[in-house]
Amino acid sequence: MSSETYPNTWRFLKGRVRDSMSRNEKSVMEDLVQDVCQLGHGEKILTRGSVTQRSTFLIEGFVARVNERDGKRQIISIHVPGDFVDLHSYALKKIDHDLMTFGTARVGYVSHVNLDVVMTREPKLARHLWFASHLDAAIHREWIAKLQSLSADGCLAHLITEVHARLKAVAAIEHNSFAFPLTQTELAETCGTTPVHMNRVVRKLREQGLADISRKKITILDAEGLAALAQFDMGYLYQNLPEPVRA
Amino acid sequence: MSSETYPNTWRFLKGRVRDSMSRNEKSVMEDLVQDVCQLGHGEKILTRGSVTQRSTFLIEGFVARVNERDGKRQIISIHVPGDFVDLHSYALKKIDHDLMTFGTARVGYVSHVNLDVVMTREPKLARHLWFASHLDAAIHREWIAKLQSLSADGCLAHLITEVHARLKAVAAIEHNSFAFPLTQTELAETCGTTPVHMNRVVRKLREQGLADISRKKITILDAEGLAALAQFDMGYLYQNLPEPVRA
DNA sequence: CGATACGTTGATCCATTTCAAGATTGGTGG
DNA sequence: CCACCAATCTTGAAATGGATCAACGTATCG
Repeated sequence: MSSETYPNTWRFLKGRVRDSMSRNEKSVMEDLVQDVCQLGHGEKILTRGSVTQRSTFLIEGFVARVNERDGKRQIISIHVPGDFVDLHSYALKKIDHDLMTFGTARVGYVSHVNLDVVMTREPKLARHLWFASHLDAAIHREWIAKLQSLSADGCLAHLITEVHARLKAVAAIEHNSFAFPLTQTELAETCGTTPVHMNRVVRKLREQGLADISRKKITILDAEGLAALAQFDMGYLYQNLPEPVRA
Repeated sequence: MSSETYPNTWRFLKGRVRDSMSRNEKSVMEDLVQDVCQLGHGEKILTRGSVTQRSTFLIEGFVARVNERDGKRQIISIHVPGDFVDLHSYALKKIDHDLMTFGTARVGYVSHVNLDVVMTREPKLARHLWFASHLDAAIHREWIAKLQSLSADGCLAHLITEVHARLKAVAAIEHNSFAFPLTQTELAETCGTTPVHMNRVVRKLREQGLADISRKKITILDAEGLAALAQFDMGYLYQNLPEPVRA
């Protein structure tokens, strides 16, 4: 699980799969990730409707799923290092949204042909990948619940708290401060509000001593207060499970 | 694919998997669904946090994923016949929300042990199941986009249009009218608004000649108008793909 | 040093919430 | 079959969060 042995996938292994994978499965996983490359800020990895023969694995940085229709842009979900960003393109082929980097990012690609091999020869690893896509859906569901029930400040608090928790789980963060290269306008596009209102919400969180967002960096000032505002209950991230092991 | 040969799973086969499954795979699928039973309205199938050794397959009726925390209830997603309602519990084990029936429903159960067997011996079928859970996530994403960008009437229009499209895809509907056993309060819980406001939105749709919701039955009066209000683009349902076939 | 993206602020308007009350419906027992 | 109850639906009025429009301040970078 060290970053030397598994330079590309160690965060995935750490964040999700823990210790239940064999050494062999871990190295199969590491070998799946190919064509590693460095991307700049705001680069589009895929666009809506495009057909692809490989899935994108995020090694470092942030990638978001973005909807762009008739001029308006929405950010549907945000990915942290160690995430498969579009694993669903394996089964779905077409992709239903754009994929773009926020800040510089390092990604690798997993060819669908190789995933076929995993499906037939490595059922346990396949199940771990399935776990990852189910976790993705669970994160979507939680976000639906928050968009339904919370106002903009609660949504922003949730976003901050969730990203922080996910970064921590993959050891991509140490303290209560982390780089997060979204502008206020993009935060608004994530929370389903307007840039103007998001500006006020950001200020409110700062004034209340909960969190400070400035220069594309988030500093958590009061984690408990934030979690309370977001009604955050991290069960849906499935991080403390002993791990989905089957006999 | 007939309802005689595959009495439990034919809607699943029709709606999602089409013709790319072998006769053998189809009957393996049919045999997976066991302990079929009829449930009454408002029955809870599972509750948040419970650990389960089997997943629920919806044969007839509606089941929703429901969040109930400190008195407030939210409806996260709605399932139609032919859906796996909690396939994610296979990989995740614990479930992050409640599952309850709306109206009477017939469900069957798929044991996780048997899914293990599918994973090892039927990789193609496993891939089809994975497809189903990815589709689920795509539906979540679309709902996120709608909650972010549309007001309550647009959300309701989307809900109606999506459910209609999904029911049509599994041949559970013929005309522009279908039973949908949610009260206005429950529609509000789905769209993230209040019962009072939902009442006004329902009336508005009726007055505009778009749709009529009464006595737990939805009649679509102007499908195009509804779709326009919802900015509906059914690509995310992946219904017209030739099918995810791999060489 | 000017261009351009980003952040900030004020004023007004509208969708939605909230509180409160009344009408309708469906189901149940007498 | 009617009376009654509980759930559901409906309506009004007042309060509010957020959208919108418009302007101005402030980084940042070639």
